[in-house]
Amino acid sequence: MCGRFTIGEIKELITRFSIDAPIADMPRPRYNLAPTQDAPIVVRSSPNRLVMMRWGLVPFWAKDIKIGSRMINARAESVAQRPAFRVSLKERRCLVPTTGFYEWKAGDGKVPYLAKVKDEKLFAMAGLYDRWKDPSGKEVQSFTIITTAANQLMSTIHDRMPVILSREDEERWLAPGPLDEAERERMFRPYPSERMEAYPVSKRVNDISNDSAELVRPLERAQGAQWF
DNA sequence: CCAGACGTTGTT
DNA sequence: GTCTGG
DNA sequence: CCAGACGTTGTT
DNA sequence: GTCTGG
Repeated sequence: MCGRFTIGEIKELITRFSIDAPIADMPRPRYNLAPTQDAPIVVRSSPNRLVMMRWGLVPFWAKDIKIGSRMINARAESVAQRPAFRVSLKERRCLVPTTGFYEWKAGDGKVPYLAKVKDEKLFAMAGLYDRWKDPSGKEVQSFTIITTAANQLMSTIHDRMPVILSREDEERWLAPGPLDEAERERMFRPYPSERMEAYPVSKRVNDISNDSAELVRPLERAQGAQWF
């Protein structure tokens, strides 16, 4: 699955994802971004726009924003059927730009591993978003990350991982209008194992500051952590 | 018909 | 809003 | 996802 | 054990 991630390389975000509209407030890097926090999200808006959204999709019909904390991921296998995601899958797809995501390896405690795409500082996870109005009428935009089966590398850590889109699929994913099932199945396949890397970064994820890149590097081999 | 859920993961 | 369960 | 709380009343 | 907040 995907329960936390990092977003650095903020300057490169704009060119990497062809952001067109001027950015009033450039996002700051986050190295330990958790559910309910705001993340920079790429949506299609002739061509692309960067919007800060809350992690955890709050469906437009929700009565309480709290429902979002249970909607941080959507299974690729069932997303088309789920009432909370169906409409967004057809009409409100987005990219979740990231420099790496965490997965926890069960065993001797739970060790957070940081997974990345080799040779790509920034990559995109497949996301859905929605707009919701709180009781005072204030609009909240929120998103979820689609998950799929783990590839060979990631399955040594956990059995699920986020859907990572190839560069070619990024524009297709953002294009308006529904995608047919064959197209979705192709895009939802686990990203190739050989193009990824993963390493443990800390004993406890909350020891990693959201604001500092300092701790987002591998633990030493001597600590007995597994390397790839 | 109304009422209540609407989600994923891991663990047992 | 829409589906499911009762 | 993890970390941390998990409760009510009355008084200041 | 389970919920809430981040």
